[in-house]
Amino acid sequence: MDIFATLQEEKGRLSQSENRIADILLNDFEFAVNASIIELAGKADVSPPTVTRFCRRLGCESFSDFKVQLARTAYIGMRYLKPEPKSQEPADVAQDIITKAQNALFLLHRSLDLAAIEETAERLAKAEMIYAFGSGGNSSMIASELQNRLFRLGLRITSSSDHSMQLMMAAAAKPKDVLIGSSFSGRNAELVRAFTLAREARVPTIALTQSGSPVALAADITVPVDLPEGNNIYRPTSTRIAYVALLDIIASLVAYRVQPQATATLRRIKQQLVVHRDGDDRQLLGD
Amino acid sequence: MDIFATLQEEKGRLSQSENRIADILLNDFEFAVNASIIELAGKADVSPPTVTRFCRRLGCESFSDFKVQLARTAYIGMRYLKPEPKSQEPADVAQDIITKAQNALFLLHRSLDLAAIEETAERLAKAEMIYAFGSGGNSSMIASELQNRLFRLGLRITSSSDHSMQLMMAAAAKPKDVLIGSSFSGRNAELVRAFTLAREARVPTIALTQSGSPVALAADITVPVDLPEGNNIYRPTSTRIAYVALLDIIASLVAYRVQPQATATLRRIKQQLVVHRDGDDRQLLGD
DNA sequence: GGCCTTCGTGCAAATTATTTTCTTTATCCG
DNA sequence: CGGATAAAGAAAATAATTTGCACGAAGGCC
Repeated sequence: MDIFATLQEEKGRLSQSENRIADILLNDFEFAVNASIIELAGKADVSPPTVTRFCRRLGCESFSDFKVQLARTAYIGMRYLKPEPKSQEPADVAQDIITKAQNALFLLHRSLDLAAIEETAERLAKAEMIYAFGSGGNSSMIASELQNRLFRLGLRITSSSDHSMQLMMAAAAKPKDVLIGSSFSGRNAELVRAFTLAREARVPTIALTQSGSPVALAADITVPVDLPEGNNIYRPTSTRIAYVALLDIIASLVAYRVQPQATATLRRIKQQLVVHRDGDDRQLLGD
Repeated sequence: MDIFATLQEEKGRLSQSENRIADILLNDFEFAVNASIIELAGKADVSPPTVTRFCRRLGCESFSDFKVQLARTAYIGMRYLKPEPKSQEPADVAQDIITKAQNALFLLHRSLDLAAIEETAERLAKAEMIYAFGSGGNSSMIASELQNRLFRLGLRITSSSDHSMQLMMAAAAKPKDVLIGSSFSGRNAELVRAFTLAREARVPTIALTQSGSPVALAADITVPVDLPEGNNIYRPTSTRIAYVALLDIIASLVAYRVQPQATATLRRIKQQLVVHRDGDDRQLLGD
């Protein structure tokens, strides 16, 4: 649990003075993290003891404990609250994107539904055939990534970003197969159709999408991904990064479940690559 | 600049006592981050003033400044030094992957070649046609992501993961076009061939790859991505995440360069999506 | 080889920061 | 209009950190 989450939770119950302290944390975090208790108290116009009490209320042992916690989480988890002024300089753009990406990962981690993920891994590992669907650029990337990840483990999987194909595949799928689809927005109506079709044929369906969305409602299992989106239209969404990480988590769990098979398959794939290229086997599996 | 980088740099010049302090930081960082100067000094068997001096040497104002820096970077940047014990529990796997991904971003950020990135953005923005190449699963994802990113900005771009097609396209490209290729390993011989071909025809080539690798050497411009790879073969590489972030950075910079055109194109794309779906325009561009 | 310088170190004092205790003030409820 | 309760500050106590100084060891110079 991080302080900002706690802060959010406690916010209503704070007193006036404590609220002033909280405001400083949120608005001028750089200051807060470097200030001594006296400086912080001064700026919030309260006495130092009040600050100590505030820290305790937030679950910290002491002021210095609080500062450590603050520095620790805030670096990553904070900035989305205060979108920094943007410049078009490469250094700033890079900083901004890296931070947002780390942030997305942070938020993803915080909101992961581990039970759903475990169930997903379980189903995928046992499926006789997997159909991975996604459209529109981002989700189609996720679908083919899923294929890229899972075929290496010796699983039978195909992916498609083509709505018509998806429908046909959903119709062809059997109850021991699994249909897994991704939709960032949760409003991909064609995917909903494919899920519905699959459901009627008792083919299990899994959605990676926003919870509560049409796509989520149409699936048997939903792995929710609920992240706030930045609103600079020039900036590609860092949500993609969170999805990729989620895929990694799922794929890892699947890998552990099919371990013997996976080791053998991976060895064969690697073998192929080494023979095919220049014999240096330090390279990655699949460039 | 973060403390661990500084620590690495200074390591040789540290005295005996200071080295003992450094060891504690590296080995028992959890302790170090929570300890007072007295506790830390006690554990390192030195006097508190020595710790203060140590902090100053590392470029910090004071011990508390040092602790903040430590907490700040360490949360993200530290763990790769101490590979944590692995379990197959979902929570641990998730934690591990998220941390590694954040780490990869951290390391990417630290090692970014901004000049090369800027040059790349410049070239891409001005290209009459862009060819994005990559193969082998990971890099092919990068190539199509590049297309996914850049076509939205109104640029002319195609991507291919097919070696033969790449060669033909490289042969067909003109000097005002740009060929951009990705290779995680840097050892994709076919990509090298395509680059060489393009170079002979004076088509500018850009590589996203390991610096010093064959692919890097074959390209006009290299945007280096040099990240250590984890060695658990079941764990998908977090390097992909770094590549995706790099793509975002490049795409953002390109976007700023072609701004008027990009705004118009994006508006049209969004329009399409909204009309085509259910009229809710809060959704992302391209699911 | 002896002397001098420099550097690293710890001790103790001084300073500063933080917490505790106690008291005052404000607010809410009967 | 009391009395109870919570909030907040003042001052004192405690703890942490830094500074100034002195000692000792290592290395260079005459």
